[in-house]
Amino acid sequence: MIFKIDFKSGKPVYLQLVDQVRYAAASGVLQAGEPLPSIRPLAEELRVNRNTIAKAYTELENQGVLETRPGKGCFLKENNSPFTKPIRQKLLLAEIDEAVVMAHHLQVDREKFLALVQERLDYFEQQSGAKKIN
Amino acid sequence: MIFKIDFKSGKPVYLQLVDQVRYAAASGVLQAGEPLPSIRPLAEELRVNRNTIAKAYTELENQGVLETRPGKGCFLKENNSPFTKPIRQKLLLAEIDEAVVMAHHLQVDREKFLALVQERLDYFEQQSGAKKIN
DNA sequence: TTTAGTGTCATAGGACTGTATGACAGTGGC
DNA sequence: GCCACTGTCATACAGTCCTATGACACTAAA
Repeated sequence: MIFKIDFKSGKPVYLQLVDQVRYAAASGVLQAGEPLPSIRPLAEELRVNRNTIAKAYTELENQGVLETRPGKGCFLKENNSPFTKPIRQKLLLAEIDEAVVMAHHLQVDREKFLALVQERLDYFEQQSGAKKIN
Repeated sequence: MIFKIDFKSGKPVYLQLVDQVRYAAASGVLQAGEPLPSIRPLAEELRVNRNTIAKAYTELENQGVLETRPGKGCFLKENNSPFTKPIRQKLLLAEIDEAVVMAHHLQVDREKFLALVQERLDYFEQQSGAKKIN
């Protein structure tokens, strides 16, 4: 299974799962339309309550990452955000600012920082089969 | 006062303060060695319990952003992180990945994303008096 | 219709978080 | 020493969060 829970991390289980699904979707490990593991078997495999998985999936649905078809299961959606363009832009800028502020505190200079960003972009593109992020 | 609390945001007051101090330090609004507002007056001004401010300052001290001299006050430290270099690198990469994953979900392409990053770097450098992030 | 699979909802309990209060300890000027 | 200022700690309490349980509803195949 592609998902791994770290019970010692202190981070809530359902959030770990949310991040991993988003990450897998962004890197192309999971493709649009693909079904996600169904709740009960995944819960059993990860040794976690089924409602914990359900909560993660609900959160992902709210974020527009997946859609659930009643009685059938959960499926990765085509990329589109439920938010309006200005809100999306604001969210992304906040995320970027966090990274920039952290770079400052960690004493990483501009060139090194940009290099790291490009490296990660490359990594994700490579993972998703030489496809550009779009 | 440079700090503003949004009580409707849902974000804990002490975390709002932590972010604002980090942001102010990164952008040069606050300079190393400068004293931060002392706890009680700031608490009064922001209409917040004094221990809420104290908690924010404690957190900032743990992050290596400020240091407190008993009986005197809290002062912005020279930039240095309490973490080792590999840990710092890992933290920063996680932060960058979050932004990259979000860009993917928000359907922002590579060039646009890099442009946004540069824009924010420029912004912070400009704020801190044309000084490079280091 | 029955059965086995899917996700959903209401509810509950234990742990944790955020904030508040009061008492305490260090510093420096009077 | 006293006083006014600094930050700190122990404690308390309400609210929230995370996880867990049981009952429910939808879908598809036998």
